[in-house]
Amino acid sequence: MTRSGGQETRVRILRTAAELFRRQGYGATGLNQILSASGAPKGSLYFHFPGGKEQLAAEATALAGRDLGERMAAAVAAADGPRAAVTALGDVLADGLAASGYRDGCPVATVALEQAGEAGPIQDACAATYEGWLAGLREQLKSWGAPEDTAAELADLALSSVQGALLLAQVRRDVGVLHTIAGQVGAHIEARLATVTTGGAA
Amino acid sequence: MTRSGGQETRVRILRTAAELFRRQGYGATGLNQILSASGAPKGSLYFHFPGGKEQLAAEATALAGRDLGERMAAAVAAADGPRAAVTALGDVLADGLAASGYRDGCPVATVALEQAGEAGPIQDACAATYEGWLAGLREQLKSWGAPEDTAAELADLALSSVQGALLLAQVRRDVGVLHTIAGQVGAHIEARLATVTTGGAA
DNA sequence: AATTATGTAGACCAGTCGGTCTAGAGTCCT
DNA sequence: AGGACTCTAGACCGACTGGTCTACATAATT
Repeated sequence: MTRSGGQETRVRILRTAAELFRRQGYGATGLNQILSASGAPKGSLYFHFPGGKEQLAAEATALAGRDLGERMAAAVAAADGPRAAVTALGDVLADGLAASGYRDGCPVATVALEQAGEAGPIQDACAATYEGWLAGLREQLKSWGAPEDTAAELADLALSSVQGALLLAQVRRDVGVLHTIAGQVGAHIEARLATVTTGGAA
Repeated sequence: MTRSGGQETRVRILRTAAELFRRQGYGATGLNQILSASGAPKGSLYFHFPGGKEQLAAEATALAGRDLGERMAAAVAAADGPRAAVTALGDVLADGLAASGYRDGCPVATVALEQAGEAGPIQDACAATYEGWLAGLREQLKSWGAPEDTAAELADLALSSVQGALLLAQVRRDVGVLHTIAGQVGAHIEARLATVTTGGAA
């Protein structure tokens, strides 16, 4: 490739930044660390991200969120029902966590918590990422017969519980929780879905 | 009081630090900010916490965790069953979150995620805090008839789901999730406990 | 060939970081 | 009274922070 050398650098910076932000958070990660880890000079960073650290974090978080979101969506889509779906969700997260030596948890949570107080592009990117994940889950649940508002409740439940279990697994350095929680929540969702699709409330 | 003026300063620093770490994380919170917010000079900080920022964060996180833990334990103990207990748990967190303008989420999670990669006193304090909360939950569940390992599973489920919902609520700036998740998980736990105490599996 | 856009490269800046150090105020013991 | 101990007070340090700026290489356009 002759042209587009620049975009490669841009993406390399983005991926490096995403990894570091995910592992250390926004405040604890310095621009110089990102630069030396990605091999890019400072000039390139500010050429590609004139908005500085904030823009970089917002884009990096969004990118990492999209990546993981796709992997989760694929795992869920391949499942034959809610129970298998939630279990698969837990597996994706557990595998990534264990494979990274318990360093790679949720690519959004660390930054999201730090930024929860402030308003700004980073917070927006975090909120949008979660919303995207939830939208995917809701669609799946609806395809399995869940009505609109039930799907929303159950998607929230699935994401919340798996997200919390991921946090606990990371702190404990043991992925066990992720599997047991996913199993329980999957069973609960399947049971509730069965009720709704056969007999059904309002 | 004539003496013990020193311990007051120590605690004031600790509480200020806990609040800032909780809202901004470890890396993003500077010693100078803690100092100016608490009104203490730097000399006092290093007299009371010779281990520096790390020791301060470990103690502050432990203290804040103990405080919230006590409030959660009281709410759970006042409940007449698992369902009411988990709902009360969600209420405690939702109230604190909303009352602080969505700034005060979990006093442990923000720091825990930043430090998940490293080993050290901070990580230890976070792990110990969660473990303490879980121990309390397990005892309650056992008092309602749950066998040892079921209690452990259900305590993990309750904490994980509520913790995840808290994160989601904070990002969304809406405590709704906390209530719906707590309701669903409480119902699930109550149902499973009823099964175990009457008929029972292995 | 000259010009313009795209990007790389890193020196440089003021400000802040966590941490150390010395000076001294206040209190207690002897 | 005098010394010891506890704790406050903040000046000071080197290292590092995010951010700006100029110089330059390369490649497409004219």
